Amino acid sequence: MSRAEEREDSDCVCSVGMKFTWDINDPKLPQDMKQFDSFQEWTDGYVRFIYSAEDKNAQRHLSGWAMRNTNNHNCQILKKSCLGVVICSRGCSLPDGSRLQLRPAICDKARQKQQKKLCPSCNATLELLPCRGHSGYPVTNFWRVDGKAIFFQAKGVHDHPRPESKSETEARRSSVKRRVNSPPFTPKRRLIETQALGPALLSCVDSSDRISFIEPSFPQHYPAFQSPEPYYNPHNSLGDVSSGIQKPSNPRLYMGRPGYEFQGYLTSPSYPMTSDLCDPRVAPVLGSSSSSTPSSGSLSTSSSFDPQGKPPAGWKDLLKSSTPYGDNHHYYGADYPCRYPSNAPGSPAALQTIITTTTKVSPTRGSDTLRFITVFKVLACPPQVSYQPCPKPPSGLPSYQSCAPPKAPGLPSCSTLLDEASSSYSTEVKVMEEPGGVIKSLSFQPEPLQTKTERADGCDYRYTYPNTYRYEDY
DNA sequence: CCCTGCGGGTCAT
DNA sequence: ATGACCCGCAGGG
Repeated sequence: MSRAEEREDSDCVCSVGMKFTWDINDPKLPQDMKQFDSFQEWTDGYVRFIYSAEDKNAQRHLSGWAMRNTNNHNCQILKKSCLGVVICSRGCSLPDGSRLQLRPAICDKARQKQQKKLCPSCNATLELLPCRGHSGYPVTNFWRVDGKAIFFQAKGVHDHPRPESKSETEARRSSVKRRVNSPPFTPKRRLIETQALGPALLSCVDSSDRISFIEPSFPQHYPAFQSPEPYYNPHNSLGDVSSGIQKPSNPRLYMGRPGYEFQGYLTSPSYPMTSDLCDPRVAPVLGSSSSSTPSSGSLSTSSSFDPQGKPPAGWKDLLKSSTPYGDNHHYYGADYPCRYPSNAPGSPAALQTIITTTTKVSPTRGSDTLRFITVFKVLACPPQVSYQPCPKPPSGLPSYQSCAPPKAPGLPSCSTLLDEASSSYSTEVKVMEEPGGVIKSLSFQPEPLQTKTERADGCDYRYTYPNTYRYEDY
């Protein structure tokens, strides 16, 4: 135990919040914090963080997920529950192969209004995919201010794709406003944009234009991402990602299945990373947030699920039972799209599994080009030393205390890397349109690009194929 | 118009 | 008692 803690300390792999044993309901929370977690936008799983009271994002109780306020009749603790994600009821693919994943409006009225709108791609109705990641109930987040710290605790594992982040939604909204207020460049564009009030809107805009209006709105939300976090290192699953890329024999191949669930899987790469620590999306921050060469050393870490190398008892069994990969994950369940019924915190789904999926997408019209989409998914985070994936709490302690996997702070936002993702993706698209170039380019991408793939996945493909609609127009 | 937080209230377990 | 959820209100952007 002490050794593990030491290691954690030295490596900073564990979030500050997870280093302490506390519960949001505790009368007394850890005091005299010397270190705070950096803000996490996409928390998932049973995690705890301690933010500085100065942290603007924490002050705003921000989350990438669409969280609405829930009255818990406790003015000390702010409770919020997840609204899920708004998708196309038909599950249609956008021209880029992605799917609509709108951020549900927080306001009830606005949300009802939102659901009356039509899919910008196929004109089908929109559908709210509710979150049921916490024993069938929405994932809940708790916020509590105490002293100089803001304590955050989350319960549940999101069982649905990520919606747009708040900043993305805001950016889109403001861009719509802006465009409505100013004359568009072409009538065609205006037509598309006024129809597409969804995120697909951005797909209609050429990349340079898009970037120009999106970029400014992001930095304010992600101050933490600038900081080089030792947390990112080396216990995350980046190694898995890279190894998955470099060893094409490893990836599991899912051939094109145009069904809903398949599409959902494909485009919900934003899938609940149970732990940001294990989130391959950290890679872009490490390796490609600048044009400099990524530190491959930190990226090519072991693919072991357990950073400490010593899984707790039962861990192996859980791992075993969690294979094959698809069996225990909602997105792979053929029965129901994006859901897996037994996603209890203690279920094998709570274990981290990296899945690399290369998918063949239908050939582009007018050519025999094959399109492949490679998806890396972290299904869940491995427990660490003290973490037991058991729902049963130790005596006297709330269950989430014992079931919370460690998280690392400093989660990068996909939004912050939007430009990057876009550029890498637009390149990719190009390749995909060229016969013969696809497989090679996608299968042997260097690590940073691959991790970008994951990242962009998390972001939504729609943002990364700026010219999709135009392509269609042709 | 929408987000957010608050708080009264109901209902089910 | 607890938790989920509904509703209206108010402040703010």
